[in-house]
Amino acid sequence: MPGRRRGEGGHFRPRRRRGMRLILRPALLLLLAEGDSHGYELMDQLDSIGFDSEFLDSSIVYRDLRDMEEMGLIQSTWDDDSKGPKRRVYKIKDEGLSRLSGWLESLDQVRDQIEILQKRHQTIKKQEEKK
Amino acid sequence: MPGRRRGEGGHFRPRRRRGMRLILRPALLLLLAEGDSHGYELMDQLDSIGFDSEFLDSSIVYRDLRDMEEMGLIQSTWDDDSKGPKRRVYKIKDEGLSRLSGWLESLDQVRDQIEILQKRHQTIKKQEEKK
DNA sequence: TTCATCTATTGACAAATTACAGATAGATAG
DNA sequence: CTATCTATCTGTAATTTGTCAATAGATGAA
Repeated sequence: MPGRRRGEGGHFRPRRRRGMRLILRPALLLLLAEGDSHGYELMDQLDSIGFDSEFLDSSIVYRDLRDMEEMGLIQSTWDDDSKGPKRRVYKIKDEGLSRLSGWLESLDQVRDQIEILQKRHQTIKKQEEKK
Repeated sequence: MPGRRRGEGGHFRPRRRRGMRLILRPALLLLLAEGDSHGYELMDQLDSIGFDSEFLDSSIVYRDLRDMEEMGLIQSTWDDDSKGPKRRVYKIKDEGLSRLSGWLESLDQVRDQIEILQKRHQTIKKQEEKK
């Protein structure tokens, strides 16, 4: 079974969606909290969190990983035993775990805000129907 | 009752939070769908959607409003009858209403993603407790 | 009167983020 | 020996965002 085609190799250009970055870092951290992994694999694992990798450039994932390493949230080692080119395997640190909790808390507020918007939107639409 | 102090006038600098912009435009559109308003008033109305105006610079709100007007989603007129300096009052257009629906649909996906993250985070924490 | 404060909007600029387009390179199947 | 897949990294342009400050009418107090 061949892997799905990614944007960078194909001959068509999928439009990237903006605004997904808000949850990308928390998502990567969560995946690493579930188990060690490397960039390329994380790209695939991301669609279990609702990311369409068709719309996600790999350079963004790699850059976020390196950024988070610089922040001291995760740590990488090279894995040369595996077949194919060697991988930079990331492991989450304690600082990463607590940061993840923090990020998820603020995402909780975001979720609340979205719910408020949706409820009030429903109210407006009902009022429109009455007319 | 004096109005709350905003960031720009005070002698302390509140840290702005990143990432709130994802919902700012939808929030403004919703408020305008509920009724005509102007920038300064919208700043206040925003905290009914969970925005802390302490952390929100007014220039961002004004800029988003002008952007959305340029997109053809809303329309402004000057109101000079009111006391104080004249206001630019915004009214939502039909294009704005349909765009609002679209934005809320994609925010629905964001909400789902956040929920996935939170559930899986709970699972991890429970597993940690067992050990 | 003059000063401070509140209302209200706008503009310029720096800083940060994001998208996009490669470059590099090992491995494998045909 | 080449096409494809795995895997990572870099440069840069475009866009977005944050910050700061200017402008200006109105109001109330000293």
